Amino acid sequence: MFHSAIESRLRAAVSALVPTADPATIQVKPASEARFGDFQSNSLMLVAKAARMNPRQLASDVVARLDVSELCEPVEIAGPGFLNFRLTRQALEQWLSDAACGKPVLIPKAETPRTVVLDFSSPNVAKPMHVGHIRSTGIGEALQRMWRLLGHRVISDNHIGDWGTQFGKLLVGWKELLDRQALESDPIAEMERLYKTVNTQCDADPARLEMARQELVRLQAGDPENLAIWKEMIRLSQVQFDTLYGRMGTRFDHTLGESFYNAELGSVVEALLAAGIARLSDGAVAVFSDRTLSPKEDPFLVSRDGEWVDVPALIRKSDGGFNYMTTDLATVDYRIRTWAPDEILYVVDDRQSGHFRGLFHVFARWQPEAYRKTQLRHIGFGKILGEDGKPFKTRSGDTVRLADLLDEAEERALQVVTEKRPDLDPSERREIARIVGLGAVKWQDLLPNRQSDYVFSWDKMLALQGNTAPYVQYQYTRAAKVVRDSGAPTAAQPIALTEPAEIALAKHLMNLGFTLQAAAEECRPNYLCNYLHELAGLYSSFYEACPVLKAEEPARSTRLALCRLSAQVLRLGLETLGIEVTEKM
RNA sequence: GCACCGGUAGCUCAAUUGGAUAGAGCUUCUGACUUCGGAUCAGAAGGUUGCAGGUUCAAGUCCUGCCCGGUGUACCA
Repeated sequence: MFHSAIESRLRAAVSALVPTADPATIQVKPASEARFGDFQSNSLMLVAKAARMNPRQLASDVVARLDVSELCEPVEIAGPGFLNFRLTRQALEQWLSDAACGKPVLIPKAETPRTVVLDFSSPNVAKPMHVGHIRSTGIGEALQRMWRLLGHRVISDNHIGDWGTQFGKLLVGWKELLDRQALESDPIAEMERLYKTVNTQCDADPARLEMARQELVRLQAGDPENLAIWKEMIRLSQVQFDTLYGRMGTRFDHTLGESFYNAELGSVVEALLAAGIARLSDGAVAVFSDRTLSPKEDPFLVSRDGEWVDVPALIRKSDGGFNYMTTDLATVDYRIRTWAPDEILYVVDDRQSGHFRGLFHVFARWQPEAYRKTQLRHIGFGKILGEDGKPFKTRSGDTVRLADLLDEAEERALQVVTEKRPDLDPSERREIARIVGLGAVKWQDLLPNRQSDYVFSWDKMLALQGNTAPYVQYQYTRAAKVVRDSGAPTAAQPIALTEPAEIALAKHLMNLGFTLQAAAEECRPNYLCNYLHELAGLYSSFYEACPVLKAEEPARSTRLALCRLSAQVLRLGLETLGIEVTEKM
């Protein structure tokens, strides 16, 4: 990796001259524009500022000590103190040659691998998975794959909603209103119907609500009948989860739902009470502000009528039940004790950012030592909107089920494939449609900055040109086809880059590692999407401008190496995003 | 009321978190082609980054104040 090689030498040169400089601030990254070379660093301006030096002077002193001559042309100092690095042709050709014959120069393995617990997807038992789960599941899966690719240890845990007040209502419904036949044919729909029916009754009738509460209490007390029904509901739900995760290509190392922590909840509350962190309030147990933060930053204070009033986190309700703050605290505690992770990441809707701020804050007070060792991060994301700018719904106003959405994506893709490739047989077309349809959905979801809302559009995501999965997948098939047709083995071949399109493609291929690191570090799969779309475009331009199989040597070998590597990186990149490729489309 | 997240080309979105002349795609217009699979490529047009100040070598990004939109605001998760 050139950028890290240059970076470490730059660090050495700077610290020799300015011992006080923080090495972490000295960074090299791909140049923002080709005319500035291939890599740039703006760090000297920061160092100079901190040390009250003249940045241009510092730059020329550093450059005098910096030997990168076997990699780069002479280093250029630009503007107020930018360093511009331009790779030599030989260095680039050597890299391409190494990469093309399979040397590990594409992806930098982490020097100090970290253990990361990844909490994502988290659907509820007895409810259908819906569009909302695409984001958490897709982003979570992409993160899982990116971190693993970089050599980190990832523990993915699906924290399903299998415990809680909804089961009181579900139990009432199950015992009184269950339609066995309906349960047989579509268990999720039937359980949803039960819940909705009883929920409506409870709104109108307090006696009904009390009945639901009684059933919940019995369940929590271990009543055999209620436990058996509860387990059956989980089993039926797990079938749904497995089917959908199978289609989405998602895997979890663990599925430790809320119920897993049930036995710990009481002691969590006791511990917080004993430590003086929680106290009784209106019959509930609550954690109040400790006034160590300014009111504006304090998650447990809110301003009403000009006064800061307490909004505590509840960890035990006045009826003795626990809520999700309690469960989440027990979960953090368990994960840290069990896996000793460096980080725990929660891939959850941005609307819960307040909850996580509170959670992390309470945990910090409860276990300050563990909190210092483990970074807790909420990886939030925005909503999916319909073309009217409102939350994405079906025409009748219901939430869109994930299964229906995936079906429709495949169906729409099939129409396109049938139109484009009538020559293929139906089963082949269906398989291509599956790969393209699911890829399109995932790409659309991963492409925007995860924090912003995005508008769901069938037409745009399945469009054949533009920043879409089909476009990138198609460029893969073209590259892979050339490699197949060449019949050439993966042996070392002479490399001689001459054409601008070849050079631009080679340089972009080189930046995969940097992009992956940035995407993983900031939990932004969209960096990888944009990188791949750019790569697909550069490949296509190259393919247009430079004949491969018809070319004379050494251009033929060079271009073949570029095709091979482009195919490899496109495939690897897409698969890292959880998107499959196909050889024909 | 308060807090959080947004406001960038006609449209949908980026901008590697303070870097150099704000980039893509769509749309529109112009061009290439009996192709190593055209689901292609080349080019053009499109901007006072919501408004007004401030910080510094440098601001879409940070600070202050406004204006819009969304979300959240103790016994649901």
